[in-house]
Amino acid sequence: MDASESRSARKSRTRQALLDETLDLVAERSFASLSLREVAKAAGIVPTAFYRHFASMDDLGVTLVEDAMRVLRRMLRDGRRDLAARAAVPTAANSLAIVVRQVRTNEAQFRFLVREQHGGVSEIRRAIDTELRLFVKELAIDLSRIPEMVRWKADDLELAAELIVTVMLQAVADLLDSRGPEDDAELIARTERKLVMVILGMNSWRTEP
Amino acid sequence: MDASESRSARKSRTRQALLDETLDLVAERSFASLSLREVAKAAGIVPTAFYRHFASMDDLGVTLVEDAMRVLRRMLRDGRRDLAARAAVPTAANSLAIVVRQVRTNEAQFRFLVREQHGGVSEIRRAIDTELRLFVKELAIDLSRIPEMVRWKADDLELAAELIVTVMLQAVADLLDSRGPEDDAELIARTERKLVMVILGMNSWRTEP
DNA sequence: CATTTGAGTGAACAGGTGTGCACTCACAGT
DNA sequence: ACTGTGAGTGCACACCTGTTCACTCAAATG
Repeated sequence: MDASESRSARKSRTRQALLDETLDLVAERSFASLSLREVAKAAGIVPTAFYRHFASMDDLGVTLVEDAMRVLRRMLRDGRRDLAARAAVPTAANSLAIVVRQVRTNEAQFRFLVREQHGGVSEIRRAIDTELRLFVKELAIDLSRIPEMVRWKADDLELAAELIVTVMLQAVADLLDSRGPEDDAELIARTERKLVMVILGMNSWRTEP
Repeated sequence: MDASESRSARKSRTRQALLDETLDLVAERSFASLSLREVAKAAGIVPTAFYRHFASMDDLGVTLVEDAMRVLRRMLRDGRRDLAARAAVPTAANSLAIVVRQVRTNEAQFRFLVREQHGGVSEIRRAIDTELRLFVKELAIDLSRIPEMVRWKADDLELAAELIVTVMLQAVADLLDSRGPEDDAELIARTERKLVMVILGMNSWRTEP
């Protein structure tokens, strides 16, 4: 074996291998259908060595959620750079573009999130749900900075944010099983139009009981 | 054994038992994690007898999708009785009420649909996707009958239908892991407001390239 | 009444599963 | 240089998996 690596470096390397290989496997089947032996073999270690890194498959799953959510949050931070934007529509289109790019460079992670959002293990589901709610709240704050909706009530802002996140999430899911780039292009165009529709609705929204 | 049943009646009864027990099991875990032996035992038959009814678990899964979708379509047909409705908003609220009622009386089926829409087996995913697309098309036709949007282009109608279905689906998913009726009430209220937002957007939608 | 049909049985198979245990042996700390 | 640590090994266990095969035996068909 290669002795040019420190012990702890080697450890975190196989740990990462376990996570990566699991993501790869989850691309085609659900997390719940994976076996410990399977991911261990994929990572190039013997089944029992798995326990040196995770207490169980569920434990590994939760770690996977946390990692994926870190990506999601970084994405949101990137999107917030366009905070100075004036009009809502171009901002939305821009945000969608960012989402698309992030999905494409982190396919496995997003696929995992979409897969496990409603499926399988309840602990994982709860973790995703919590993070998503946080995501909505942050988007609501961003929306409040857009001149057109600066006087909206907080509750209405959150509602709009939920709506937008729902549309975006649907787009992510669709993106993940699109075949070919012309499929992508149409999907993006449709999503943009949907967002415009939503924004139009937001514009003519008059706060009434 | 009870001889008061015809042979084919008994057969379809155990077939239904297989489907029902599978739905019960799927309430807590994903379909992919179920084993043939497990559902066979739950249905009270020996594993090999399973094959008298389904060629495989995937086959059973697809049947489950079809059944659940029949429920969904019946729901749509019920909703279509209000086709004579004039304004879009009350119609939407009414439709939502119907959806809520259907979800409550067919929890297991809807839970299955939500779970497997993005999860697990690709054949099942495809089946759900196909049926959902059909659902959107029918809703688009319904929308075209609303006076306010009678002159819309088909493509725009479908877009609006997609948007509405997405919002409704999200509501179904939320409804399925809500705890308590006051949770439900708030959720329904929020969804209604979201639908109003979407409809407002549809109203001020001017068909431009 | 005699015969065919077919839902359900039970044993057997080859293989996969999680986990316990005793082990190696290269590295890290003294 | 001596020793302890700990990532990774290999074997073993008891159990669960899908599928095969030859079978029963009551209902349906003639």
